[in-house]
Amino acid sequence: MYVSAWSANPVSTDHLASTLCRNMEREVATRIAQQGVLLKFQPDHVIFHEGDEADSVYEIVKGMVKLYKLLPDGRRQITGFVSAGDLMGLAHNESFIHTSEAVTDVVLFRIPKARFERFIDEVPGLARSLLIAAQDELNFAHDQLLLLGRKTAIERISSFLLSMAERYAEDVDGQEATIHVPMRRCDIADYLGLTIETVSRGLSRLKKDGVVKDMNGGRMMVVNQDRLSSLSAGDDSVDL
Amino acid sequence: MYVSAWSANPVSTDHLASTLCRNMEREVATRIAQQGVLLKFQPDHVIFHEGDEADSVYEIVKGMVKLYKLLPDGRRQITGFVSAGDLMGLAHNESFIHTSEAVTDVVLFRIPKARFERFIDEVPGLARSLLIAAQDELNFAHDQLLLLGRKTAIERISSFLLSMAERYAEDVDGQEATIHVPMRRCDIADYLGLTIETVSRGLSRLKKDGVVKDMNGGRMMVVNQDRLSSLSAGDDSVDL
DNA sequence: CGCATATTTGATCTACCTCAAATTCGGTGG
DNA sequence: CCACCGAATTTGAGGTAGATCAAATATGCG
Repeated sequence: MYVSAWSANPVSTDHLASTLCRNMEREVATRIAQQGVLLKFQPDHVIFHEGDEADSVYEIVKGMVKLYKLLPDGRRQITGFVSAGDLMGLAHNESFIHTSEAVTDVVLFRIPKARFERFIDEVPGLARSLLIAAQDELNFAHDQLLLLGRKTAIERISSFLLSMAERYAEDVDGQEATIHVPMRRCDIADYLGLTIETVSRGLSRLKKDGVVKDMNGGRMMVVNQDRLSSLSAGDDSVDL
Repeated sequence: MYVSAWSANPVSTDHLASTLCRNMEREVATRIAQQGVLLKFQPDHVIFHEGDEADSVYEIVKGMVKLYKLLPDGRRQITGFVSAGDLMGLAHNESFIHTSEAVTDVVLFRIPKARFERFIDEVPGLARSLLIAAQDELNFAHDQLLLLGRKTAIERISSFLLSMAERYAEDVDGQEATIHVPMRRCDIADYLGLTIETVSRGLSRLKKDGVVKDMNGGRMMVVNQDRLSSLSAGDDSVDL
């Protein structure tokens, strides 16, 4: 079905139903698709390293990818999780400013940056769409600044679950929503500026208080959204 | 010289020598300038509130502005300081997601968002320029996520001084640079996710260790950049 | 079923916060 | 030019949220 990693076969355009291409004619989408390749990665595999030459742009077709930055002593900050329809590597830097690693099994569409940039100039409205996408990302990053700078551990964990519910809810029924949380505690911790122990304690607390429930298959949960929402803004509180 | 706040007189285009307009023909810059007005604000005056209808785009002409978000109980996170050439309010949201407040005396250029968006569609390359600017902002925000999520107090303060030196150095001489730090401790603290006391202790420590010097006029400093750089990445350390 | 890895739970420690008081700074008027 | 005042900053002392260290489960895979 999918071309294996780093092969160069032409691919279908099915995956281009993303934010990026929403307003794009099928003909253009096809042209873009013909310039790139599909790649597959397994969990924990590095897609690119901070500092690598940034000569490609990637679109996530399937699965989830984490982006992170490291300090010299190994402290890590995950700056975001991206999934189907999101782009990586578009910034005009010479080299990547993040490391990118697969969280789940992942399929990516990769295109040389120079070619993609040509499309930006040629396709009417593409630059504008990318601008809107970048502004949305910026808004999200600013919310995360508030979270990291000023929220308590339980507020961060609640905010995280809430945003996962907004982005990845599989089944919503009023207050309840079944969500998929494919990343490890360690990733959640490095995303929220906490330790795995604090994340674990926070989640245990939320379970005990009936705000979330751990579903069978290890990676599914049920949520009481209103409570989560007030916890995430500090309007409500529980002790760890 | 400058038109006072909220008057609607046509203005000169002198201030449009910004990032935004770098690649723009003078004729276009003039057309844009004719669609907006100049405004003046004094320190601590609010330019717009989070939640206000976002019907204008602003360009900073002179001075410094802070952007912040609040939690319901008053905790504050400053997401950025902007200055000459920077834009505010461009995101396509219905309402502002930040509050904006003058740090110094400020002159702004204000233009109705609808008009500015028309220029984005009409002026070739403008969307692209704005995209690059947004991506730069995003990179900066991601660095700030690392700072807030994983850096210690002294690393945050060193990083802050270093970035001020990079952006606002008035006089650079090898390791030394005179910089202008117009914001209060309270603003620095809310930008770095610390308290004013911790910021003050950190700065005192850096002074005692000869990394920075407090210059006469309250708001100027001299810096040892290499030391600051290694402190900011955690390669080096001092106690508070 | 058993091992390797992830998660949870417990006990203690510490970087930074909070509360409080002393000092410095910037502006104002004599 | 200098004394005064309110606000900002600095400094000190003690408390605490979350980190760290350590051990006990749980989970998933061969």
